[in-house]
This record gives sequence, structure tokens and C-alpha cells, in this order.
Amino acid sequence: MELEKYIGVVVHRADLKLNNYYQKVVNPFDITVDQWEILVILWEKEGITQKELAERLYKDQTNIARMLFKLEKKGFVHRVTHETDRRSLRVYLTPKGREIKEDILAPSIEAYKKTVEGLSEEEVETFRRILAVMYNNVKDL
Amino acid sequence: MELEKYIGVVVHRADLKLNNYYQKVVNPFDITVDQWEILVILWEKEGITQKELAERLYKDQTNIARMLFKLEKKGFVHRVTHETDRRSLRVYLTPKGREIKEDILAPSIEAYKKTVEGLSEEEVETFRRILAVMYNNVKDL
DNA sequence: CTCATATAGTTGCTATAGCAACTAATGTTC
DNA sequence: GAACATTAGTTGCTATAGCAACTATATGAG
Repeated sequence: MELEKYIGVVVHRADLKLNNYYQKVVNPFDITVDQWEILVILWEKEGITQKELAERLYKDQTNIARMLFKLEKKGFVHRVTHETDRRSLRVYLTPKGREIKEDILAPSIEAYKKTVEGLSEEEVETFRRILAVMYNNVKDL
Repeated sequence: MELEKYIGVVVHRADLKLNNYYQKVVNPFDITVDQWEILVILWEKEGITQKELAERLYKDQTNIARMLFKLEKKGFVHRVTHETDRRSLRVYLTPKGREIKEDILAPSIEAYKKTVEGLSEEEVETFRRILAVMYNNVKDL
């Protein structure tokens, strides 16, 4: 069976290319795409714990911790021990972290538009639906 | 804008889950999914150079070299200096590398079927077409 | 032939992914 | 309340991705 027949192979290739493009979009802000994802969540709600962040982003807690460490080092976030559970850390934005929200929104939406250029809204919705089916097909295997 | 609206985010999540599942499928053969991709190409044609492999797989030559080093260490492939261009290395399968081809084919196809379960052939084709559009939209940006 | 340029591959660096093992704090059970 | 189990986070390990710098070989111009 030819390599490109395997749907996972083509999804992987597309994912890399997409990520590559998005990285260029957020490069001017001195963050990575995954760090941008964290910021998007924090712009919506601050003070959540690392565990909650990991669950919200469907990412490994280990990696969230490491990304937050880098974001903290670069001055975008700071972490505070939870008042009643000293095992937990609450994550907050710094002024610097809040500032870039508005600057990064336009390029982000622009990147989205360029990605789906030439596709109707129905096509994008169909794509999302099929992707979700495949995701659910394999998620517990 | 909500995080999941960004198509790249959901493609990335799906890619990780798919890869995760495929890794479990090839685990018994002591290879990674990306090493499996290399083997699929070699099962079809041996003796190609690392550069050709990288182009065929749309992967970085650097990483192809490192993956081949690991495949060589595990005894699946061996590399021979090109007869007329001593900069190049031709990649060949070892008997061990050829042997697993037949054993791995059934689980690979099974994995594909499980991924697209519940989807019609048309839906899968539509999905491929839309994914290709998005890929081409961003590939040169 | 010689010098400049291009090419194949390697090494080193930083990023995320995912797993196992570990620490410290919290909950639970008797 | 002491022993045990659970939980939040960290550290260490190995994998690919992608880029820059490097080596060695090959090629092209004069």
C-alpha cells in the first residue's frame, strides 16, 4: 500500500506545514505556536492551575510546565502558589503578557483566513466533522 | 477568537492522537512511526540516497540521516557510499529490514481502517481534497 | 589546472511529545 | 493521628522538527 494512502501520513505532513506557517506568524512576538496556545487560554481566564491548563489544551502536564517555565523566563507569565493547595501553581499574565493580546489577534485571524482560502464555510465544517470522527476513532485505542 | 476555531490547532491535536495510535501499532516491531515511513519507501525501492529519501518523505535531510542511523544501529538498513559520488550514501535494507514487511502490512491496513471507520470513501476523499487545499494555501508562506 | 561555488551528509542547538520515576503536599482509612 | 494512597508538579530520557554551521566531495569558470 502506498504511503500517501495512509491518512495519518498526510495529516502529519499538513500539520507540520501549518505549524511552520503559524510559527512564522507569531515569531515577531518572541513566542512559539504552543506558547501562543497557552496565552490564548490565559487571555480568556487567568489564575488557572498548570493541570487545568494541560487539560484545557489536551497537552501533557510535563510539557505545559516546561513551556510555562519558558514563558515565565521571557516575562509573559508568572506563577503563584495556590492559597489552599500548596501543591498547585496558579498562572497569571504579566502586563507584557496582556499587552500582546491585541497585537497578535489580527495576524492570527489573518493566518486562519489564509489557511482556509478558497474553501467554503461548509467545506471547512465538513473537514472539522470528519477530522473529529477520525480523532474519536483512535483516541482510546 | 476561541482556540478551537483555529483549524491548525485541531489538526495538530488530531495528528498527535493519530500518531500516538500508529506508534502503538508499530511498537511490537521495535520501530517508530517515522522509521516505518522510511521502511515503506525502501520496501518499494532500495538503493536511493538519503537526500532522495528526504525529498520523497517531505522531511528534513538532517532528521532522515539521524533516523537512518538509528535504523542502522537496530539492524534494519545499511548504508553504502555511492559508487560515482562519494558524498552520497545509498540506503539498503538488511534481511531483517525486508522480513518485517509482510508482518507489518496487515496491522498497518487495520490501523488505516480503524481510523476511517464510520466514514464513506467519498468523505475520506473530500477530507483529503480539503486538507490538500489548506496544505497548498500555506506551503509557500 | 585552480579557485569559487554547489551539494550530500553530519553536528549542535532549541522546540514540543510522551513516558517513567521522583518530591512534596493533600486526603483517606482505620 | 499514623500509615497509605492520591495528586500537582518536576526531572530525566528518547523521539522528531527545523535551522545554522561545518566537512568533504564534486562541479564549473577562467
